Amino acid sequence: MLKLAILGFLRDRPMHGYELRRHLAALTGHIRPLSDGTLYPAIKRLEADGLLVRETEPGSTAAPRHTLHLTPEGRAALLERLRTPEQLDISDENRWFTVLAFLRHLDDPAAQAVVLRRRLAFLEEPASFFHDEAGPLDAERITDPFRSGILLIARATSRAELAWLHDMIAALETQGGRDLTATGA
Amino acid sequence: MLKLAILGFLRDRPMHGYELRRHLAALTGHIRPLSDGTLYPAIKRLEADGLLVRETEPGSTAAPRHTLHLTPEGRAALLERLRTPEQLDISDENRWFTVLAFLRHLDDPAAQAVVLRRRLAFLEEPASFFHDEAGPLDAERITDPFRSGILLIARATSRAELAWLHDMIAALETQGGRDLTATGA
DNA sequence: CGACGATACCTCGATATCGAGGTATAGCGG
DNA sequence: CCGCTATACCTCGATATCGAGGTATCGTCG
Repeated sequence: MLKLAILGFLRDRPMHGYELRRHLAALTGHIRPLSDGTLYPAIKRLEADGLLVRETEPGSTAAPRHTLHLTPEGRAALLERLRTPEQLDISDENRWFTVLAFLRHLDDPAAQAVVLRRRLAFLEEPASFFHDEAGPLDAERITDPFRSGILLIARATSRAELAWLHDMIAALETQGGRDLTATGA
Repeated sequence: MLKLAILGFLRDRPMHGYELRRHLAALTGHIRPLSDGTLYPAIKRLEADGLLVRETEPGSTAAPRHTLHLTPEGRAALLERLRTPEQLDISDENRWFTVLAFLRHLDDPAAQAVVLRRRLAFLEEPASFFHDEAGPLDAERITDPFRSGILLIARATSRAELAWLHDMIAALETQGGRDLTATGA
């Protein structure tokens, strides 16, 4: 997920690690803060895999300041990841939001619609949040107010997302990606 | 989070690993599947910390079948974790739901309200999902339809959860925890 | 009675992340 | 010019998780 976010941000424009760090913090930092010890090794992994290169600019500001650029392989890896996300990217909301945040880079409305349809399919399958010996518990049989709260919140999210997904998929498939800003508002 | 969930389920009643696995799968498995290689080492860690003991029942069914029981230390650890969750348990929705799923074990409405208030405070602080060079971007300035979708969904969740939290906290603080099942429905 | 699936448990290597520490420089206020 | 903060990068040990593999038993269907 970190890998996806790094590739996604660098697709917009080259930047150095510290700037990347600020962008990542703005994306998911309030939910899950990111430490240096996670970011810099991740950058090194991507560099070792040939997905990005660093260009040292000595005279700019303080420290050596390596500006990070995506390679063609890096751009290809981003597109591939966006086109065929793993199941965890679909089911886990944090990861899914990261996919969504960069899905515009997948410059093909049909391919974007395919990804949204996968999320749609996941949300539409009956999710069993709790169960006892008799099997899954639906909301009505749950007496614990905290657990019924979970279901209440999960359903509200689900409703909002399903509505948005339906609109968005329709726009992508019929209009070919034009006039999209109006659908979500 | 796994630790919390294991302690929470064993608080209800003793069970063996495989049963625990099914309960965990029902709780968060559709979002994030749990592998054996995660569960059994986690059980061993809890056993090593003295939070649970296993009692081998040889004659029951197939394999040795260790029934897991919480120790008094385990019950204390669960209560402590529920009473003072770490910040990640508050901010990350997956973790927060796990806290909620077992918060009833914290058998004190005032303490439960304190935990809910922490989540309330987190949701009420202005979350900046994206930003550019000029600073955080509010929803109106975002042109990417996928990103505005993220904000749309996040706001719907937030609204539903805020409403529920306000009701629930009020019920816990004024009624002392009685008549709670009516508030969330 | 033999194959098969479900139950039940376990190990181990690879990987990702965390958190705490460190090293610099630039710029600014006092 | 001293201290402070922000910028910018890095290492390293500890830990948690994943995934793929293994072992054994029980019940049942044919």
